[in-house]
Amino acid sequence: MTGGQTLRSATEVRTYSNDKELVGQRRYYIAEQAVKVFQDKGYERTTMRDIGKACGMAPGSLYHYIGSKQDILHLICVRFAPGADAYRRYLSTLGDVSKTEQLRKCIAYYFRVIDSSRHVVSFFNREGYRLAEEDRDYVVASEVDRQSFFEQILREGIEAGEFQVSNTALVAYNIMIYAQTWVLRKVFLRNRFTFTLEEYTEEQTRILLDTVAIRNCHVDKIE
Amino acid sequence: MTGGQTLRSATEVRTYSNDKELVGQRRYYIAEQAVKVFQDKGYERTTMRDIGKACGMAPGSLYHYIGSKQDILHLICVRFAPGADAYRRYLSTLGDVSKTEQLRKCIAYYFRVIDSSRHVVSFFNREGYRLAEEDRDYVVASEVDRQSFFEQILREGIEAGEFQVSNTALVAYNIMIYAQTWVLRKVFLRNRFTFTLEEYTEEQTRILLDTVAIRNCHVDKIE
Amino acid sequence: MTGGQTLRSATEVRTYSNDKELVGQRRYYIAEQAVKVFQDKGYERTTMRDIGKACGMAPGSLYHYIGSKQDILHLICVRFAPGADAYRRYLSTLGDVSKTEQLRKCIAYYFRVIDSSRHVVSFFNREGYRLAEEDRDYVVASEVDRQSFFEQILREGIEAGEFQVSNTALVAYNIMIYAQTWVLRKVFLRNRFTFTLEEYTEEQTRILLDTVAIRNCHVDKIE
Amino acid sequence: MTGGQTLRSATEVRTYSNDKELVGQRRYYIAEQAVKVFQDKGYERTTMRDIGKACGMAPGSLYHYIGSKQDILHLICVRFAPGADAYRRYLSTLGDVSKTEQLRKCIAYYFRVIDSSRHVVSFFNREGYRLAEEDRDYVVASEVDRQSFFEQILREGIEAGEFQVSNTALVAYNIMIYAQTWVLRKVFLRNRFTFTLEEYTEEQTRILLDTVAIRNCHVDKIE
DNA sequence: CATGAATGAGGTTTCATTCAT
DNA sequence: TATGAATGAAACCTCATTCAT
Repeated sequence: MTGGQTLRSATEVRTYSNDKELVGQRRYYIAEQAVKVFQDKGYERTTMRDIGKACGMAPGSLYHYIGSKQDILHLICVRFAPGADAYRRYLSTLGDVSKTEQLRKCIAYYFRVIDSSRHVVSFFNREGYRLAEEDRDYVVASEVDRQSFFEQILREGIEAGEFQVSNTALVAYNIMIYAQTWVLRKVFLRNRFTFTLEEYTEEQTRILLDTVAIRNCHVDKIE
Repeated sequence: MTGGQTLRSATEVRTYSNDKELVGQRRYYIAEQAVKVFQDKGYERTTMRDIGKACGMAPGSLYHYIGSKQDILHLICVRFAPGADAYRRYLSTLGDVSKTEQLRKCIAYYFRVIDSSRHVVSFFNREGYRLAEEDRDYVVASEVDRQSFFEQILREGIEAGEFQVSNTALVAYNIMIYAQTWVLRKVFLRNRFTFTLEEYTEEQTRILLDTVAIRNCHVDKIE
Repeated sequence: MTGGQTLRSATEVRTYSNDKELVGQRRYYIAEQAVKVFQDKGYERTTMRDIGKACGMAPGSLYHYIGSKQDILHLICVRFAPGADAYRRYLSTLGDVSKTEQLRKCIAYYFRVIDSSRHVVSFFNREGYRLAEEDRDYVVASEVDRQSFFEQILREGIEAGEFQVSNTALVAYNIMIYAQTWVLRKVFLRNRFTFTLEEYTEEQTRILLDTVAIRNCHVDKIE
Repeated sequence: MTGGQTLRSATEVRTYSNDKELVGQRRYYIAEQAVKVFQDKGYERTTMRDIGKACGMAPGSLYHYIGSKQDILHLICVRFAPGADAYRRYLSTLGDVSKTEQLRKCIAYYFRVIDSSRHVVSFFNREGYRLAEEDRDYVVASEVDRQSFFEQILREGIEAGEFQVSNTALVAYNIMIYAQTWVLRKVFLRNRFTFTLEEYTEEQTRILLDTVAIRNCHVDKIE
């Protein structure tokens, strides 16, 4: 997937209800609540009764909007595996700043967004392996899209003479995993993980910018 | 936890058998097979029958060696969440080389070990949240131990004048997550993840060493 | 039950509506549609939603005309388990013909009617066992009435010296089951049941008339 | 299917158990008990708990021997839809008697067998429509086999100069439906169906033999 | 009167665990 | 010790019925 284009919409799930508007809203709501409940108990241990309770509905009522428990996985993928569109929009608001500044700001923004969607990150990390082939492809495509967003900034920085990067894909990958593992390790290590988001963002950004910065060192040393 | 000391042994599981030796072997074997089977279907979807089949035993026979299905999680933690002892032994074989070389070698070794225990990495990533408090603490301690192993090298490098690191914990953390995400993303992204282990190791090591290298740049520039 | 009298009307079902005329029409309509839908999926597997769809109504609307799903069984019995009145009317139109001709014509007419109400025959065959005692009695009475209709013709034929029948009940019974099994086996055997209705009617009528015909054989032989 | 050859065995159902011997016995037993329970409540209304109770087993235990509730239908077909082999064996024990006597005896035997398997007859009549295509084919084949058994006797009777039959298939069909409807109407009409099996057999046999008997009547009349 | 969203009882099925052999 | 048949609790899911709109 090349950056910027909209991700294909996934297939619809079977429902009993006919009111498209209502069904759409409820599906979104169910996916939203379910992904939170999955956080605590995982997909298998979470019962439809649990999900119903989280949604304020009787278990049977869920089936007006979804076809099966498995379909909830699908809904979550469609709703919560966004590509890089939001980041591209954010980038366009930054105005006329250096590529270094663009990268710094986008990283910070990305870290904040990921941090605020802990449930989703945990969910995909844990349950990703049980997704249907099609849903997995969708999620992978959304990740690849976000990765390519950061690569694009890196390449533009190289062209602008600001960056020096031997492997843009790997650096973009590192940005992604810094964000992802922030969530995962915060969840897993709990109080043994002592960074605040701001500290973590600042330190990792410093390391990243070091990595991509032009080095005059050797030239200087010669002098 | 400070590096070097042995991790506390976890509590024993209840068994029917009296032959301690045999029971110990079988437990290890069951944990070993189970963690492989969990890879495909996850903990919940894996039945005791599945595990029995993987072990060449009848499902009832498993209960001579384990107390419950949940106990298998415990066994896996005890068996497969090693601290840094193996790495310390490896380090001691390297002889008289620079700290930079030590770090480079230990990273490569660490990446190889992690790569060869994909099942275990996937398992802890996916099922970690369902561990008993005690087991989770054990696993966390083993990770902290390994992290402190790398921190130790970094600190020694700083003392030796080879490294310049503002946040040793974070750099050690990065080494750990580079290794961990190598496995996770290889599993999740499949053929869209195109690095070989050697390429990945080399590139990430270069970035890491850049990060910790002494910079004369700024000083020189001032001149 | 002796032939000719009207079958007792079954008890009314509870409804919400007050417009007796409309309610009566709708009830008939619902029974008519339902019996068709039951053909495919049987009573239990047919949902109120299915029946509603077949009637062009929302499932909730059905309950303005019926009291429960079970009531539909009752309605079908009342509407579609007719006695022999229609056959008596038909018989009265035949004019002045021999009893043999009356029997032949009535059998053909009966077979045609039964053939055109396959759904109903299949329904009673399959679901008869689950009818309420009262409804079952009603259906049985309607069958007995039809059987007695044919018996009446046979007895008249005997009195007229045209027939010689040792067991009128059994011959009448055979006429009934020839018609009924025509439908049932056509449905069950499908393309392995190769008779057309006309062939089947002709052949079975021949056998029946053989059975009831006066035999002069022995007398002739004496000559 | 031509007479005499063994009906193909239907596909096996999935089971948890490995003991072929035990599984075979239990399957037979379950089918046998289930078909009785279906008699009262029909397939859909019969719960697995009901079937388990009838078998003296817990509901879960049934699934060691069957794959699903639907599979019970399959088992019943395989176990209780016999071809004509038993009748052919019976015929071979009759010794040297006329074809008329053979037919009479076989009809009586057939009626007795059918009468003693009421449950099965009712079952196939009621639930036949929901059988899998393959199972339905199997049952139909068994019926066709039995029909062809009677046709064979009729044809041999014609060759022997004992019978005169215009449509052997239809006469054989009538024998079958006389037997089948004996059960069905006894169940449905209950106390309004007043024949005993012996009366019913005798009367229907008389009618059948009349139908197939050589008629000298017309020849005599010509004289 | 008509609708269809909501309910929740009850069905089939799975599977960890036990225990007689 | 090893087995695997048996258990029964609990899961997902369906659908007759109700009732606010």
